[in-house]
Amino acid sequence: MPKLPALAPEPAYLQGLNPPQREAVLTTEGPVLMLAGAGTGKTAALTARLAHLIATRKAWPSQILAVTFTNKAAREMKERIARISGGAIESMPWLGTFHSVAARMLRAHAELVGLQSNFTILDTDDQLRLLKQLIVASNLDEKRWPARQFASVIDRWKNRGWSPAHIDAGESEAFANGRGQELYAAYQQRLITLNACDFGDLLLHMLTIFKAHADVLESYRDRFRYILVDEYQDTNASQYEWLRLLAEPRRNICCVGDDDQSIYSWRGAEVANILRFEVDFPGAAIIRLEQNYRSTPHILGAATGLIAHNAGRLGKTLWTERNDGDRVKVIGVWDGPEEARRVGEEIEAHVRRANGQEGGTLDDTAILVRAQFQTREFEERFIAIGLAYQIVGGFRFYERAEIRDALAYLRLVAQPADDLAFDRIVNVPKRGLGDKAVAGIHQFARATQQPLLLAAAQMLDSDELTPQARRSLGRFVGDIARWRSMAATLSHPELARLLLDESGYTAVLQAERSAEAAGRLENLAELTRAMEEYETLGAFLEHVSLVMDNDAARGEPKVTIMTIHAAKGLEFPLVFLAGWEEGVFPSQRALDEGGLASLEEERRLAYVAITRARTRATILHAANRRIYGQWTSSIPSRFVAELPDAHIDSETTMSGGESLWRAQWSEHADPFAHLGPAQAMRSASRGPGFQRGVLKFRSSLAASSEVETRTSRGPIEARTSAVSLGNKGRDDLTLGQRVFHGKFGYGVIAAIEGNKLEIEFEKAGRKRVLDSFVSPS
DNA sequence: CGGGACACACATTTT
DNA sequence: GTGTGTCCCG
Repeated sequence: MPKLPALAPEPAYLQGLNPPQREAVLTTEGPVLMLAGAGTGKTAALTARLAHLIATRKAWPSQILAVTFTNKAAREMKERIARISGGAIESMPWLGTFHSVAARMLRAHAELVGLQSNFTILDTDDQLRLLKQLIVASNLDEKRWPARQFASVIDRWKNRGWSPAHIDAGESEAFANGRGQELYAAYQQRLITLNACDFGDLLLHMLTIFKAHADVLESYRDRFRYILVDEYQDTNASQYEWLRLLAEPRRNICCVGDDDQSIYSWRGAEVANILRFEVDFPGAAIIRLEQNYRSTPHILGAATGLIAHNAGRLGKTLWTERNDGDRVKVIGVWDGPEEARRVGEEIEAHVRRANGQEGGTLDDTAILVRAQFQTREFEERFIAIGLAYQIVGGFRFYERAEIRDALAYLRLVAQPADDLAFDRIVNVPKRGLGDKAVAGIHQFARATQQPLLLAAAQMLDSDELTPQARRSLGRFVGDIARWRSMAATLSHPELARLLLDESGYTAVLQAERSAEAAGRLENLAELTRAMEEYETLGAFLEHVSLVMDNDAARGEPKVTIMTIHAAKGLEFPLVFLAGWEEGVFPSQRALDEGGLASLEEERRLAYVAITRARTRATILHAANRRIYGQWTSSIPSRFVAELPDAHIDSETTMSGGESLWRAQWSEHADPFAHLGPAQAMRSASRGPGFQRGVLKFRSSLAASSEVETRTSRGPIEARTSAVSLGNKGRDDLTLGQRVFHGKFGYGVIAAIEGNKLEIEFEKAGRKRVLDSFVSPS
């Protein structure tokens, strides 16, 4: 059959695209900057572009690098591309978040920065504990120099692409009176010994490698014919540098972004990256997507009117062909509980309405809040009225204590050098290994420069620990060794189940018999179920450290409650925007610090929030709210006053109405009038409280020491594994030498066996001790 | 020595 | 309200 190009139907992926979208798809060569407003079909254009590149054989799927910020976005793009290509494109190996792509690269070249390819990716919790250890070890007051603060300093440095060598004296002042650089270097060193890295390292290490190893960079440049970047306004300096390095020399890089949706500057994102695109990539094609397909004119009008109060925008004019829908509703209520009650009623009404018509369910609705603590009020109310809900973000599945404990077991089995995992679970469930015993293991490990688990194994043959500590430590070490050997034959979900069982972890929870414990058991079951989807334990652990979201909880329809940050990129027919009060939104912190820039970021956040709505948006503000357990009154957010009258309907359940505060704000109607926090009308209160909403689990499990593990256990394996790893004895000790031991005092060496000594102590009698605990006297 | 009970400061947004 | 640190008891 002869091909007749003129008659060939337009490829499916171009159908339904408007002219600028087509341009974005078809302009394949050279740099492209796509300015895409909210709801303008950016993802459709992006996926079509991918499909086009592949369909026209310009590149194989494996030759395209496509990076997004969130896993949600990556997942969506994967799904859409599978759909659009009718399943022809099964996988795009290099489509993912910056972090997952960088992790994948780093695993291939880990040795170039001193890591092994099975390195662990630390989560925030591990990172903080590690930093704290370092701070304490440096004789700093951990109260005065909190690990949290140092973590954010390091994060900032890494976001800029600065390794310890880049930190000058001035920057070093950022922590601990100028010791920042020194501590940063120590932290990096420690990470290497742990065979671990943090989030920022994934990119930073790759930058280091790209700069020091031209051949590696060259191979990636060669591979990636085309590069796509989503949410470009959120890139930080190090991501930007990474992209620039990879984009040369072809410069087939297409960046999609919206300066009005830049809400991550606190995480190092630099909107300036958008503005300087044309400078760094001269001749770039600039394509604007301005037709909005998502929202009604009123919703769009409200959002556009609000964001117009920001200065320094690239400027876009969103428009829509729709002409339906209600105005944005603004509801003033008396207090937080009423806000929750009111939202609940509106949702119930929506469901009732929807029952008659087509579609509408709880899944249509979302409640967006500024900060996690706001979710609590809604939770309480929804539990009371029996409305199904889910809280996204905030409490991530993988951050729950029992999940982290289980993962620590798995990590330790997978990687015996994972000291942080060891620390976490050595006494969980309680097995009588308290601070003293753990401190002893640490000391020995440090002295002999080996991982805690191996150090612990060697200590079993010494008199360093009390007999019962030694017994339970032996059991623990033996268990780990045994599980490690079983890992070869068992599937990893089976391994996980076995390990939770034999460690006594499940038994402790079962014995507790509380609703909370039952929930944890369920979470653990869910964990092992989730593991089934991964080929290897390593793949699963990678998923956990990078993806961290729990999409297993689908099923019956429910309202979604989440932060605005988490809602970015999503859309819902019905959206409730709660807590639009000064001090909550904009947040007190933004008002106190950061001046105009952070106020504008809050406003962009408000813009993102409104533009999530397809058909109906409802904004709420309460006159009173309980914050830190204290009732405080507040005035509506300035953002409410900034919404154009023509697009909103106001309603208040309070007497006096809104006229009063609206008049107050009107003097600030000029977008440039409210410079600086001084004029900000504050509520009489401090800022909002920030406790995290739901179920915070304590990692300590109920004491039930009578719970016994019923396993055939053997410290034998442990001993073997320790010995097999080899250990050089000290050469400064000889038979008959007089030595000093911290615990037993003075004595004479009676026998030497590897690193174990038998010493006849003057006071304590004959003991077997480890050589690292004695010094020549 | 280990663990439980109390007092205390503290607290956005996240890959 | 929550996680952390310290004190005291078994």
